[in-house]
Amino acid sequence: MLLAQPFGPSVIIQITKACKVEQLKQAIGQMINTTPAEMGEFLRRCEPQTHKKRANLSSAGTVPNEVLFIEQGIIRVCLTDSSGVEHTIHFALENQFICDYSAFLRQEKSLYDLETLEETRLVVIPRSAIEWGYEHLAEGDRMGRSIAEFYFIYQDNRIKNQYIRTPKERYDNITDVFPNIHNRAPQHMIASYLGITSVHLSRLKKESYRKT
Amino acid sequence: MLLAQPFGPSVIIQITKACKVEQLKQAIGQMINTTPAEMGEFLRRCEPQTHKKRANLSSAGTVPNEVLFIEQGIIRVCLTDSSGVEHTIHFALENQFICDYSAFLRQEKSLYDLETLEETRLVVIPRSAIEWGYEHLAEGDRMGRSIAEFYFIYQDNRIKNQYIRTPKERYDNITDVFPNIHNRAPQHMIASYLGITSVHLSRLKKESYRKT
DNA sequence: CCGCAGCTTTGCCATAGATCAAATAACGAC
DNA sequence: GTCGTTATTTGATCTATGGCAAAGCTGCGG
Repeated sequence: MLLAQPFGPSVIIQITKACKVEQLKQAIGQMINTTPAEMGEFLRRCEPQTHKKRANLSSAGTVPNEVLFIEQGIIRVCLTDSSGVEHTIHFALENQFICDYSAFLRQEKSLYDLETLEETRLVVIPRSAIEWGYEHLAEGDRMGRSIAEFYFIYQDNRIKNQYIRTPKERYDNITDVFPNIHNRAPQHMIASYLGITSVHLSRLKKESYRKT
Repeated sequence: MLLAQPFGPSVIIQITKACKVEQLKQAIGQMINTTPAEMGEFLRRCEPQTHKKRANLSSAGTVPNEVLFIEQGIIRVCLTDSSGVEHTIHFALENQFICDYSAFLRQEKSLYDLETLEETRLVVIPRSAIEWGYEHLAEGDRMGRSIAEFYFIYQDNRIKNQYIRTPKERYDNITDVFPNIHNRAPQHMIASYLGITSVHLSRLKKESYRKT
């Protein structure tokens, strides 16, 4: 139906490209108002990619120069401590943006590794596209603000939970934040996210069904 | 020296007002470019206040409709759990913005209490001023983005530390984030911020100087 | 300067969670 | 399907931290 409109050839090309990143387009459309030209120009600077399961997308020690938008799949963010233990810090799901945003903003080396847990279709948004957006999209900064605010709220919630909930309570409510995570991530990663060992989580679960 | 410029009477009034909130003005000036008119209009919508030590600035259960900017003093943010225990979630220092920003954005009831630990001079920035800023400051959204990004980085850092550092290590480095906090907040609040009891912190400190 | 209220320290014991090790169980590559 | 790898469960300790209680400290209001 998009093609029903009287566009010239160059616009057609843009649309073809945009269709590949339909979900990102919608996500942006929900945050801000753009003209079709703006949207096309922005999306043209992004690149859709598909990665297989357990693929490494970004490694600690490198400066992140792109933000990823997940169309289908799941990515885990993980941090390795000085003893070599990996801590799963975050899971990123469909229609979410992900990267070490802190390092991205500061243009410093990331401490995080990003890795797919399933075959994942995503859109790479390079720093240049983001900078272009801030300069040329009428509401570019507003979009950046929305995204930063969204993740601020998420983090605030995490921090709150850390103070007032036990690991067990956090486990029981994890699907509020990561729906269906139990079928998409192995237990030891979930345990790690919760800040406990997989051994301990196993015991917590056991206690739980013993009581019921 | 500001007054040396050839301003008319109405501008003088704005400047007089602005002088009361000189620090906020500078903070904004460091984030974005504004015309003097914009800046004056914005600051005119803000109100400087002074509160004495241990004053309650905002209570859990109310919808926050203002952001505070601290010119001089210190505020602690605290969260009361279902057993009535108070957890100190955050300290806000000079030249920082503070409020339950998550609740502010969502326009929901806050879970946090805000209270001064010293006599505190601050500027109240009402929601209406912020909305005005997003509509009328050329770089309003950019400022909002900067602020959200700044606190995102702060939170990211906290979360990281929670995974890879022990409470003791976090204690030893707390002045990185809150310089001079040892002279400004009682130990039990610091312990609470770190997620341990004041009793335990006392023992950690003891161990520490026993080893040296 | 006194006295009380709120901190901080200390001691003793309880508990949550970690670590190590071994036994199963589930999963993926061929 | 089989085999090797990787997860999960279970058991036996060990450690960090919490809870309670009492004993010093400290600082502020009269």
